[in-house]
Amino acid sequence: MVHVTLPDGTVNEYAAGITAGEVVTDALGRKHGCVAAYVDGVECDLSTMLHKDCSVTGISTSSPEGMYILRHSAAHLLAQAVNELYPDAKPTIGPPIDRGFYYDFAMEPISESDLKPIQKKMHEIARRNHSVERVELGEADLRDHFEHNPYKLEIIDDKLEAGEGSTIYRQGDWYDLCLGPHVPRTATLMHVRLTSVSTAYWRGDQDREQLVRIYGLVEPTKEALKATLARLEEAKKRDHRKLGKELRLFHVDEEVGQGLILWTPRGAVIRQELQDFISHHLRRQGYSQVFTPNIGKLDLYRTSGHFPYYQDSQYPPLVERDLMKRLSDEGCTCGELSNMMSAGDIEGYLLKPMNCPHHVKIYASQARSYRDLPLRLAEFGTVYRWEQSGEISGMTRVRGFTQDDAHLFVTEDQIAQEVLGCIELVQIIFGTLGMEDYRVRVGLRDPDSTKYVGDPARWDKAEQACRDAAESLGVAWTEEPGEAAFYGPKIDFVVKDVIGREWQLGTVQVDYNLPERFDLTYKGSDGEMHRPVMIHRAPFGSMERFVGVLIEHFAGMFPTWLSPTQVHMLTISEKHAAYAAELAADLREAGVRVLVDDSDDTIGKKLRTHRKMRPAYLLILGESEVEGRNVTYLGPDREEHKGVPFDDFRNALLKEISERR
RNA sequence: GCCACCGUGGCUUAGCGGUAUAGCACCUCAUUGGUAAUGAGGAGGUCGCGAGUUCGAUUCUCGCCGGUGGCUCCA
Repeated sequence: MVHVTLPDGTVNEYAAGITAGEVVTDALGRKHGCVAAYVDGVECDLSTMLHKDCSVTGISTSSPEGMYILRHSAAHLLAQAVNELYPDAKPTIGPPIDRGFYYDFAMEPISESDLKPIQKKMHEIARRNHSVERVELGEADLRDHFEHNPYKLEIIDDKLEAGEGSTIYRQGDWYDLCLGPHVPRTATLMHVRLTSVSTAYWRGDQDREQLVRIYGLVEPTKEALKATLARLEEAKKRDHRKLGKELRLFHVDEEVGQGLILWTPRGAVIRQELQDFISHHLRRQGYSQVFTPNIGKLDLYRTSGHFPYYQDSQYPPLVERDLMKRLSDEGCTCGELSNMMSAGDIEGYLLKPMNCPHHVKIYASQARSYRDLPLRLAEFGTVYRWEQSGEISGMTRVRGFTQDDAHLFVTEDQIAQEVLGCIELVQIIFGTLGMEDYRVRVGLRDPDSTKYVGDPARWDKAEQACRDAAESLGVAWTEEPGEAAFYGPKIDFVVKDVIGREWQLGTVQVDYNLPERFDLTYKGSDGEMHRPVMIHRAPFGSMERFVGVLIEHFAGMFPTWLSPTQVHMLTISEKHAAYAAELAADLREAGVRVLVDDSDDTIGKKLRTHRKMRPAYLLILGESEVEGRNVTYLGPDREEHKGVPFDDFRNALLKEISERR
């Protein structure tokens, strides 16, 4: 007999050897929806037999853990299907992920159109309803099972070295190396959908084999799968690349260059509003505005360390025409030229990859005393980075972008307070825009690495300042050792886009390195020369990326103050055009962005057209409005308000805008 | 950068070895219309670029450019 403690605290007595599944069924009934169970807190198969007293809790697909198990099992189903259709394909790894599952195979490349038959095969295997059995094997036996699969053998080597269990899971005549747990039968996996095929490197190593990766979704029920697919469709509509085109917010032109954003008038409004908004807070916090050029001499970036260390991710340098010609006449090869540039034998200019060296030079342009500090230099500085071509995407990953950058030159003692001030800015931005779904990452140094510059004691202090600042936010944050820049710790703000990809937006970084490299000093109250510390910070991060994420956050429906055209006036007929023009002039005088449509389309047509542009307010002006000197409008919620006195509308609108709502 | 797929007027898109659909947008005319498409007419494309195969290429092949999904990278 065994005594089993259930989640509600009751203790039941069963015959020894009863399975966890049977206990769960006994406790919750036959339709318990559980895919596995915790036995004494450890995830186990439902088929696990219980031989001693323990606690048992079912794991259902309503929990993240349950979904992970379902997805993991679906990955196995996928691998079995692929193996039945492509006997030579070698399964490698196939884990569950937040959005479903994938499995990597060593096989001939396949295309999207090959997914259908694979999916069909998966359904077929699911319907066969194989039981999924856990089998423990000895080492030799284990190797025999995977003798034709070098990838699995490599995993086995690692596992045995790490002392991990050597189990396989078998369904029908197919089996896979796996720790489990898994769903008990393949019929549980009926509701799968393969979504895409892609590639990945074996073990994420660019120098190793390229594998075929197949992605899929799985849900416990048909309805859930339908809902998930619908949600994905919905998300696609928010994609900033799609909306950016529809709403005419930005344009990327093949002929201008990959990853170079052209801000069209409507998008430029949003960016300008955001910049004005943050500028207001910069003045309040005592920042000084500066302007610096888009290029700088190579030597500057040799001193800063950006060149040649980050040469691969920069646009190639600009070299003087005469010099190029002379070198060319001398038969200098590209390789030689590159080497000479790296060695410092050739002078040239670089499109700036960062704003800091320029700001450093402003600091160094005059003697500084402790009374000058903190010195806060701010600039919307455009920087250029040669991102890998396959990485470029919409506005979120680009080759030229404008940082709402600033560099704070501070004394050691001022770090904590200034970091706090930077954090406050980020908080104001996220608060104003209602962005709540972000995570905070505090990047600390890896204690085992030697790549970091600066005194460990100062690092400790700066890391503590970052932790304290993050703590002051009142939101969840994580420490990530090894994620610090080589020159100092940092705080990053990360948000997700509609397809679940994470993007770093705001950042605050403490830097001991650049002041050292440029030999920056200030005279202290003690009359001695001291080294300032720099803080790099960009609350938006990059204007391009931020606006890209913002488009998706608002699904194109911006709050009134950001709306590219805040008020669209639609006339019923041309008889009302003069009234519309009069109101438009009045609102424009007050700084409101107004668009008047007095074309001869019908009002139904105009509404249809203008709704699509998602302005904050749609005004309908006809006979009754002209007579009553009022307006009828659809507000941001698209509720209709009839016959509102114009002044009331105007005042409420201006208030809303000034309050940045 | 790597792999797969994709590239037809401003946008969405049909099609195919014989120089090409349709809708929206645009222009003109009529219509003066009250809440998600008024009607009629018109203009607009060297089918991403270059080469090859062919009597003939938008269609087939190769290269390049660009996009999408991933991987790798991200000071």
